[in-house]
Amino acid sequence: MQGYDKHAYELFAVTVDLAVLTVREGALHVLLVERGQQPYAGRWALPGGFLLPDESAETAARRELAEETGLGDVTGLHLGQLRTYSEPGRDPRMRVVSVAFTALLPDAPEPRGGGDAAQARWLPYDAAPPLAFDHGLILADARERVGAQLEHTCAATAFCPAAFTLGELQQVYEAVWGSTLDRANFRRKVLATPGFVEPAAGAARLTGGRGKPAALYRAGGATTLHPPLLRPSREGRSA
Amino acid sequence: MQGYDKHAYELFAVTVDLAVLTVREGALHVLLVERGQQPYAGRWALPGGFLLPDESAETAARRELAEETGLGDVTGLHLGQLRTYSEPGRDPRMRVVSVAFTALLPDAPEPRGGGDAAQARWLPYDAAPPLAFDHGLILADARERVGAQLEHTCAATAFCPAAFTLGELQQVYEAVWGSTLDRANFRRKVLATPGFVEPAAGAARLTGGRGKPAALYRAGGATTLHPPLLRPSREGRSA
DNA sequence: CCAAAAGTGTTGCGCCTACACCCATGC
DNA sequence: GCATGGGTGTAGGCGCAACACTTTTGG
Repeated sequence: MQGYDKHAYELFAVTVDLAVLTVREGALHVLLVERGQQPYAGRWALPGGFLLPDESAETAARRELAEETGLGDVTGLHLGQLRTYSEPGRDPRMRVVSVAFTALLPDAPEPRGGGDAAQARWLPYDAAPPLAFDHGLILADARERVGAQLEHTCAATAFCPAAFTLGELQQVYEAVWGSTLDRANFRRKVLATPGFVEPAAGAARLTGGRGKPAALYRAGGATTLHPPLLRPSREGRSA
Repeated sequence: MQGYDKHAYELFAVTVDLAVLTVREGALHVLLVERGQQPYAGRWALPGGFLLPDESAETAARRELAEETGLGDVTGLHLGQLRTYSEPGRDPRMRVVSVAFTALLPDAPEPRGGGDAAQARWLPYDAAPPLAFDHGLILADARERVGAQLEHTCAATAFCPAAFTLGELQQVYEAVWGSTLDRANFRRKVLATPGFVEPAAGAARLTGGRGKPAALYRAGGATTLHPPLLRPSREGRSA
């Protein structure tokens, strides 16, 4: 970034793309929009849009999220930059550099399919159709990134409402990681990590209609987990 | 990214910035260039440059690295995207969106200060002067990211020559993390991780002039570390 | 012989896995 | 009572930190 010769560089369209995730009834869901125009008309895609002249990518991501879902200032919205996708040809019409974000939401209000999208909807991650552009790649990168975040940060609480049970928190981990966890060990890990969750006032709540009502917790002040909460081995043990 | 109205979006200059790191005599070093022109003339900055019309950010990063250091195709070059910096006003002249990368190199050939930079030089990370633009922030982010990568990936070998000793590999960890490690435990961890390092043919090598010659190793095929090699606690234990 | 660096052994603590077992509630 | 989900206890194992110790080289 040393040269400023006006003829030494090209200009690019810059967009943000959002992988908006939530957990609904124990399953990971992603917010998708159906495209109303070419290219990829009728195909599903990640929400997103063009960067405006005076906003950062983070600001644009929040604006687009509000525009496309009506969720302006959700408390506990967890927005994180994923990575930037810049391959030439990723958009057949023109050169577009896209900054992708992950966004984690508590249980999902139905989106109002605003803007130029035909409709917007929550779809189960595992039942997502092929996506337009390279959005399938972005979505897969997002799931992997969020899965890793759950190991080392308190991001899981971003999927939960203000007051939640430990069973609901465990469902978040299981939905994102796609594996089951031992309930007893999970609750010990969570409660042993200072600042992860704090007891919330209020009566216990029934979760499945049956069973013992569960105590309620709210997100604590910590952001990182020490020690980490590692997901079950992707493959065999080290030995 | 639904709308294609020609008037609905603005165009931006896009650059890549590189945090090029190496370990030299046990200390983390960063490649910096001295700016030859305004703004920030005379200040040090990260190498980088504008994205060309037909290349991805990754391609541009490799090209800039070759142009500014003469290191075209270093074997074992480890290039990774860091994040994108897009705040308005980060460049006083114009709106610039910059995709930042980390680059890890084995022991460092002196750079040829090419291009429009006054000079290019390796400087110790801890003795780096204040940098131009937001490059100080980018560099700090890069060090944190690389430190985290060492815990979970085999990236440390990217700092080492083709054949290296376990002592040299340990110096990489200590330089990046800024802490000392137990030699016995370190070698056990490394050797117990399949695919991290493999014995290399060839005689042992003396490292400090004295002492027992050390066996040589080369990088293995693995990319991720299971289990991770965690750095010493930033703070107290969980209990 | 001494210093320095590589390499090996060993012990103890802590975390974590894997269950087994009680508690409370709706049907 | 029984099914369902919340909450607690416990025994074994694996990993790891913190040493002590041996080996091999140069001076």
